[in-house]
Amino acid sequence: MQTHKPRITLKDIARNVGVHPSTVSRVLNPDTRKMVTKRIADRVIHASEQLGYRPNTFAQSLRTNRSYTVGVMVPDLTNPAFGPIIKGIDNVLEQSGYSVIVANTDNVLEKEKRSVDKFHERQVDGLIIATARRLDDVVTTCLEEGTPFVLAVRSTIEKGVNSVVSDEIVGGQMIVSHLAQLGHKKIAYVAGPQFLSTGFERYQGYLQGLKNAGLELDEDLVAIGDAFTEEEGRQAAIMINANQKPFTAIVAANDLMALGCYDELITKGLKCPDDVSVVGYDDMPFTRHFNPPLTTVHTPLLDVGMQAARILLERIWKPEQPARALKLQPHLIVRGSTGIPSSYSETGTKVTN
Amino acid sequence: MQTHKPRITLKDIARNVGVHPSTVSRVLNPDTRKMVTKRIADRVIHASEQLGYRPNTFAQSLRTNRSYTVGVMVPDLTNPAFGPIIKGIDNVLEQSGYSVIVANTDNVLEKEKRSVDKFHERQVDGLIIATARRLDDVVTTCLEEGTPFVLAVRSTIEKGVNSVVSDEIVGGQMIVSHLAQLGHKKIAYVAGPQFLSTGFERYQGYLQGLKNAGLELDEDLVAIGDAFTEEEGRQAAIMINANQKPFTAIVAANDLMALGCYDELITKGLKCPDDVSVVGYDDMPFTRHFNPPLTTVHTPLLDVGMQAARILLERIWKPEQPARALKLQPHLIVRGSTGIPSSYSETGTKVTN
DNA sequence: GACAGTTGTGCAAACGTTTGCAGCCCATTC
DNA sequence: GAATGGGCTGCAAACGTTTGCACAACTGTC
Repeated sequence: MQTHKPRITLKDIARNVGVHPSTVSRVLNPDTRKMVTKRIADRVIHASEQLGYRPNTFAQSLRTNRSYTVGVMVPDLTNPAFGPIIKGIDNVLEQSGYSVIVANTDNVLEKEKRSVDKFHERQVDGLIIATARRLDDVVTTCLEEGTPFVLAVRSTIEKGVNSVVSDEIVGGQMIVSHLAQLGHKKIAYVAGPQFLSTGFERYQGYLQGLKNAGLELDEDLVAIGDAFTEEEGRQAAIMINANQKPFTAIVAANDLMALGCYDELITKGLKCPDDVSVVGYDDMPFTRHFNPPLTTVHTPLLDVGMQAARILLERIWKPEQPARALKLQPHLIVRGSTGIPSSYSETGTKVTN
Repeated sequence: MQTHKPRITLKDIARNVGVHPSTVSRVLNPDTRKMVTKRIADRVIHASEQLGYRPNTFAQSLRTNRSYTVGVMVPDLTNPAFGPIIKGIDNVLEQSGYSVIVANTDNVLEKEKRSVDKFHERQVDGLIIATARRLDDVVTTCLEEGTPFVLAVRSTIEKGVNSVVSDEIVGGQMIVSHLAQLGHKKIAYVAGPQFLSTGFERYQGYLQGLKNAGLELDEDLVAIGDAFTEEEGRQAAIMINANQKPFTAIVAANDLMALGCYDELITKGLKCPDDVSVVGYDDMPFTRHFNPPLTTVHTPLLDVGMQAARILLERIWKPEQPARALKLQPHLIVRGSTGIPSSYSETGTKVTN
């Protein structure tokens, strides 16, 4: 019963049709099909279909050194931001016959190294890295080894690497500008890890935004979290609260951290946005269903994935090309978590959103 | 510059140490290492490390017919439910040296077939399928071909296949029981696709739950959606509303559909849970942040992934074993979206529906 | 009708492993 | 001291492709 049907090989088809295996190979490979007579080609194709031929990719790859395989490294599959990215990647790669191997690194360096080793071992044709730190060993080794790769979402400080990111600085500015326009002057910031480009640049955007609005930075209103998580967001919010300085808005480095801020506001008995406005970043799925619906910056995650995949394919096909650093434009999505600052609303102007 | 460093092979090590490649192979393979003298083995290992040897997996796979690769098919990576599953899978598989190849099928049969073909071509050692319909061609062919595989989350009607699912029927019952206990008598149901085990069994659970509670089914309070999406949930809720029958609670087949119900309630000016209680299913990430926080059934998604991977490994190692159908126990998580029915809370019985 | 040129096919090597088999050497035993 | 045996290592084939090269056959030209 358990008899796996014996694999059909080129030889089998060749025998069946009465030609040499190499001829069969030529027929089955689109690039070389024209080399062989139509009549024979047809018979080969017919036979291959009838026998249910499936090329042995190992043999192919062994011979050609191309695996038609791409490695994707993400920090945390639980974070709903990465689903769309992988989906985007898969969409474009599978159309070109590539398969994607994913690795979840849990944000731990050790695992990243292991994964990238594994990828090399499997001779992936390229890598998409969504785990990069601003200074990243893994990335520099990839650069040295000459593996085609592109960074997604997170970039590094070194130049000359392919990357697809959202313009975080602009995003950060947009948020502050939005809040300033509403009349906020004391704007707190819950920063993400500064060793990640996203964490760092969003914070830079915030700083720049303050400057643009003619507001000055109060360091007591800034706290830095060690990870882009709800819990770290909550801790940061707690720290800011502990400084006892008044503020009317709080900008979080991503949506998860914003949720952490929500939690802290609730435990302090503060209403959002009536007492404090909150802004997130990423526009994860379902942010509009949060309580209140979260004002955030939309990062085109699916696009990031798709573009990263496209650039990777370009590099795989012609590796000599200079690196491309693509910056996608984010846009602000105003929802219910931001409003006119409480200092106004308490003067009688009752604002609800 | 662009010179990819030449790949180190067994031959290189052999030459370096002064032994035959086969000896090197034996040393580097844990199972056969004991065959060779310690002294030589040490020298081989040393040389291999120094030269930075990486086995060529294609050659290995070609020779041994094992790819140490597993294919995972999911319907929609955008759905945050699947992140944790894949993470669970990856976690256990990578520990055993397996890599996971993912394919996103967008719920379209055509793509599923293509993916599974691709997987076969790549000679994955096994498959984890999270896209199964109750009647599923793809699954039956896999069964015939003898590929080790296990279904995750969704099962089929046929027996004798490995699967890891949550006990949907029990889950469905728990929901109704919870609502009945609160005093609800008119409980609407927004069903998921009936060709999916999840959609079907949750509905069966609902029916059973009604029976248990001594309530009778009103078909006008049931609508079936074509997909587990927010939009389909909303449409179903609209249809139920259109029937003009009063109800005090609405059970959705998953969290996304529940969100669709939220939307419809809002447009009708109904408050949840004051006017209508809503229950979801799955306990996706962040459901507790919804407005109101969603009462739902927790499905242990990470566990599902991990167990599926474990069972798959078992089957890969000893394929003769009888199939295992693992049912994980769900549990109800009561949050803010369910409460005492409006007919009670408002003694004036101000029900609009 | 011989020659050059073109077109189509076969041959065989190579990709880097793994593994059954053969054989060598050394130690143990009588 | 010879025979037996066991422990190590080398040999070579095989896994299924791809591809440069050789060669056969055919086309067209003078």
